[in-house]
Amino acid sequence: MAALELYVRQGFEKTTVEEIAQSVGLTERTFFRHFADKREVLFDGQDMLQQAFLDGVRAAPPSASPLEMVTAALAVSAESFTDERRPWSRQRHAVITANPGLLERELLKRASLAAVIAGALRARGVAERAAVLAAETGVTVFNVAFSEWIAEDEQRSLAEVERKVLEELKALAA
Amino acid sequence: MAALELYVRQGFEKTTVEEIAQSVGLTERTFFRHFADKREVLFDGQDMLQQAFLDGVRAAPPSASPLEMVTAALAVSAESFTDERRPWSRQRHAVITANPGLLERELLKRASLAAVIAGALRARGVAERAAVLAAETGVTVFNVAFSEWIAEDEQRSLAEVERKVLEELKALAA
DNA sequence: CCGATGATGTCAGCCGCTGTCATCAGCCTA
DNA sequence: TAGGCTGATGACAGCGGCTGACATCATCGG
Repeated sequence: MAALELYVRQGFEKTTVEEIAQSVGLTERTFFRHFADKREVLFDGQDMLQQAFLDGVRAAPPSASPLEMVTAALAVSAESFTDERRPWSRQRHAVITANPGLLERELLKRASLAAVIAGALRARGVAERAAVLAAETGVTVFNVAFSEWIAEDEQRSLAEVERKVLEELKALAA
Repeated sequence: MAALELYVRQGFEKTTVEEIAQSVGLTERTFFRHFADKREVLFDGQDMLQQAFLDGVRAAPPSASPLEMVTAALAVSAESFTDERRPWSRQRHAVITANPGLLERELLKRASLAAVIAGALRARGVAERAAVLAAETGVTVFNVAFSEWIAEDEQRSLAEVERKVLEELKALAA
């Protein structure tokens, strides 16, 4: 999206919606017909990510424990984070962490992701509280792994990092 | 705060900052000198909560594991959530969950709480990733426990609920 | 009694966001 | 092919959150 370039170049707050719209030959009003607000431009792929998690949960074997279902979901979702995508993810992440408003939006997306996962777990027979805890834990693992994955010197795939993080979390809880 | 009453009565979005200000005999401009924005009014006690968590971490015995330190922090912070405060917490929570913008702010507060806790853990010698995971897990436990605690028919104290939730989370990770 | 300091009021203005109505392109159908 | 339907865009007005700049006023130590 062209908006990201502007956010990178001159910062999120100093970029006007009119600027973004004009940079793609449209009107401010039209921008707001495509995106709910100025922040939402950066969160377009959210549905795809959510769907990947859902697919992962549904594809887990019937015998899987809640955490194993979440682990499967993590693995599936990690596939879309290819190596070529890493620089873009890094840039986007930098913009988001530089602005509290964008950070808020990201946290909301993650929370709704967790809620959706919890729903999928419940649909597979997991009890309410266990579903919420497992989903929330899964998102935490994803967050931590993602932060490491976009580091400049990181070589491992997201899936690999996720496995390490999950392992450490289990050790912590033991 | 008088703002909460207005938010409850007529909803957050339909309440104007000027209304809030006038309801306490002040000007809109003065409101913005006391609070960064319209949402911030509902998050005044945040520093106190954060401090309680910090005290808890620091008071944990030197031999404690990261998760034990966090457990200690949960216990200390739970003290301030007395039974008389429960109805107010419930009302506030209802307003927040009814509005995405307020929910975003709450999530940001929780994230910054987790970051602060992670910092305290690091200060006590916990490794970076373990500190983040333990802190994040602690906040998750707090969230889940808090949600249960404000339920209408709930009798247990927040500390009791927290213990149950933590126990279940450990079982999940096993 | 005076001057410094801090809290509040006033005013102007930017920008995010919305409702409303007009316009226009593509496309289906008689 | 004419006519009408639909969906996307533009144009405009307006609200409300938020900020900067300056004025006013109370309080309080000297």
